[in-house]
Amino acid sequence: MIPITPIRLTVDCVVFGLDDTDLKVLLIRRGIEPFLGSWALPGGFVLPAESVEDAARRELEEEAGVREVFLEQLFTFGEVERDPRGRVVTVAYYALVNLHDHPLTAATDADDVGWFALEDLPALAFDHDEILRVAAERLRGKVRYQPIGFELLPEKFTLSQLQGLYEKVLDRTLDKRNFRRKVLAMGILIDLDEIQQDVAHRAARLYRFDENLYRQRTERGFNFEL
Amino acid sequence: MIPITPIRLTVDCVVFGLDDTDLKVLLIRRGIEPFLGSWALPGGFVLPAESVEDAARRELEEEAGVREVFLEQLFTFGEVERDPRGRVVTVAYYALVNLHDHPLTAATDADDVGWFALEDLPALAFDHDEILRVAAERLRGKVRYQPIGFELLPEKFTLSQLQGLYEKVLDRTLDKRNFRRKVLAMGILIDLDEIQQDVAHRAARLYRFDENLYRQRTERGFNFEL
DNA sequence: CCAAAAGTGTTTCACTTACACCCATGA
DNA sequence: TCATGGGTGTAAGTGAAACACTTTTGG
Repeated sequence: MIPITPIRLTVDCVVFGLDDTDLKVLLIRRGIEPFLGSWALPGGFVLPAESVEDAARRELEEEAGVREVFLEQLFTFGEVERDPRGRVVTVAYYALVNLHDHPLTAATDADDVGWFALEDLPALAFDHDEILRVAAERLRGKVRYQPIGFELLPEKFTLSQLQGLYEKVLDRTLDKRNFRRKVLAMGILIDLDEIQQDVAHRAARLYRFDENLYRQRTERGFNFEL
Repeated sequence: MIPITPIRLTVDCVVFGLDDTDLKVLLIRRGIEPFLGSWALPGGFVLPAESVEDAARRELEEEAGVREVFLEQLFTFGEVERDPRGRVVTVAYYALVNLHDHPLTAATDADDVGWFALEDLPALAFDHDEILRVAAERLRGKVRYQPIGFELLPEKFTLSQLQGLYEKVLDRTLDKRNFRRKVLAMGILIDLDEIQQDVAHRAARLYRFDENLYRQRTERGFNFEL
């Protein structure tokens, strides 16, 4: 006795990227009704034969050309009147990419995909503004106690870039010396003995986040926190 | 062009309760196939006209007699092969109740509902052991930085009860003097100037968590943490 | 030589931790 | 009077925060 539930299931993805000045989010311009022409989060219906997370990865690649990125479930939006087409429940995900690997800064096709600063967003389709708000909140909360911020940086980064990331996400300034001391004391970064190239000032050392070091430290009771 | 997705949507609830000795979880014995006779989390299909959270509350009341409790979305389980009946996606919730208000410690009907210590669980239907594992992890993580633990206690409680709650959830002992100093310093408890009744030793003072105080402190930059 | 960002130590203060005894009550 | 949990203070150590100048490099 299984009730026939005409509830349809979709996924939406909030893709965060970081450039030199801002935390940004990837939006696509809708090519179909409803909300044709509006900016929206990439997403779509879950197919019967794929897991919900696979659906999110598929849509991310199809609609935004983004693949193999950090992706985590955000929240499921299950209110009744979310979609003019009928009852739709949406499992939202958020992704973190670095804008240098995904430099679609202007767009891919015509005007179809774009990065927007969080403080300067266009009107969005459906309840995507709400989804985005929840995602930004999650990112701000989680970045402090899980080492996910590195996903927003290139593999090799300077401590200033890392600090800038935290300042942008948390929206406050941090003390340079305290920040560097604390991060290095964690023992989860590897000093690559390389320096930045092509900068018009003293070149900074490059570091890389080491997943194995992080796991080792964590098993011994270490807790990431910034 | 909406694809017909024969994906069915359910909710499951992990209800945590605390008694004098253990952190417990509420299970029901299934009365229908599949897994007839197995213990399982309360839950069921989402109806077209209700929100997903409303469905969780409805199932909680119908199947477990639990109402008006703390309820929060946990995670959506969207793998393909979760249910022998076909493609089912489940939005899981977790609830916190205090066992004195909900003293179905043995059962309600016959043998239908029961509280089980987390360390002594029966085999569960579907992937409910996985859902429960995720829920316990979430509770352990969240109880430290959000004042949700109070939901597991009666409205009036002693500091020892509060400490016991944290010791059970976090599974470690805490120093009595340090715990009391820290909790009281937060300024979110109200000393009721009452004492415990009917105890065979010195009666302890009773306190109550004050939501308004908590909000005020939080707005001024206070962060709950234990 | 100037601009721009990199890099570096010390002091102060608050918070955490460890620790042991007397008190009040009911049985 | 005894058993049981309630209630209390201090000292030492650790970590956070505040703070300014010199170095390196390219233009």
